[in-house]
Amino acid sequence: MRRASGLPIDELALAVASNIWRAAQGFKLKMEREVLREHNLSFASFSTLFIVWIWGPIETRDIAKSQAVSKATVTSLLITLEKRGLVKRRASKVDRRLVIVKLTDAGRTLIEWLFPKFNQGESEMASVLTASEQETLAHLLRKVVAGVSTELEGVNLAEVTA
Amino acid sequence: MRRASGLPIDELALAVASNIWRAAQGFKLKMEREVLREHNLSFASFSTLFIVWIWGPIETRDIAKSQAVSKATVTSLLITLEKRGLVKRRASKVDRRLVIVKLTDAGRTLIEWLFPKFNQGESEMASVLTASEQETLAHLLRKVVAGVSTELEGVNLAEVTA
DNA sequence: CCCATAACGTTTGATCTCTAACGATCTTGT
DNA sequence: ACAAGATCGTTAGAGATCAAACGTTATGGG
Repeated sequence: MRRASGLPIDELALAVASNIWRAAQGFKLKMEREVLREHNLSFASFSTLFIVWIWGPIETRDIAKSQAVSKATVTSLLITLEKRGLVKRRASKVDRRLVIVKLTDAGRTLIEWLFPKFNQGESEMASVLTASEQETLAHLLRKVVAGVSTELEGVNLAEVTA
Repeated sequence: MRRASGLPIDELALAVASNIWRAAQGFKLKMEREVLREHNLSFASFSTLFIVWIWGPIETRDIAKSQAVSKATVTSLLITLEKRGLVKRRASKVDRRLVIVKLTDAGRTLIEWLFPKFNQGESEMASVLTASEQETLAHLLRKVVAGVSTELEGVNLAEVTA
């Protein structure tokens, strides 16, 4: 590590970043293995299904924004979910560029069955911390998220400097 | 959200989990756009290069463990990196099942150039928190990581219950 | 010595993910 | 009214990712 040129390294920031990444990967793997695998569902598919469940009929672009992924990714996920009969898409009548996404009955049944188990997994992960520590962690992470959240396909203000 | 059956939902754990995920995705995107893109390097490729840099000649399986990804993923990443002349692989002579990975000169030059810029990005991300908050965040995340870390391809002890 | 078992890295096939380019549709300035 | 520009979802192409199956190489028990 200290081969890293003569420049001073922000080791604390490095620790923060790498632990955020490790925690996220560990969480994803835990959920895919303990909850999602038996239903042949990926983490991304589950997340999409969850969003459509919570936000009712929703446009593709809003799914993308809420998940911070590209519209192309959402299209791909929706194709997969639609093939499995969990969601359905239809063109909006007021603006024919838009695609409206809804759950099918099968999709609703699945997410209602799955979500409590998923939340149980989240609960297990968090249970290594006290409630107070969990509050603190969520609070600190929210600040980090606010800092790194950029519009995925919009122009980043920092780039207009040139 | 509260359509979620009658069962009690652990909303605090949900907040912790979703903010971990959001922070990780935001961090990855920030780094890919602000640091890695101009060198045509993905986050995963950079991480692999970094590991090989820090840990000197290293076996494929140890790269996989240190990154918490499957061996198959590492193989794929190494093929990409080798095509670009950044790493080289050779079979071990003491155990011919093993593959030893080293940086090429080009790989070393690149990572030594890139890492300070990467760390600068990490530093920016963390700068929304005080040093003390960063310590706290890293500490709490380490506890979470310890809880969710499972051997990627080993038998999970929790599964041997049956 | 063997044969069974285990461990390694790779391949295969599927899904997820991105950027870039595209066609269709809507909005706006003149 | 209409051309120019913006926005929408999709497609194309490349890479990342996993589980499962495989071939190769070590290791251990009889």
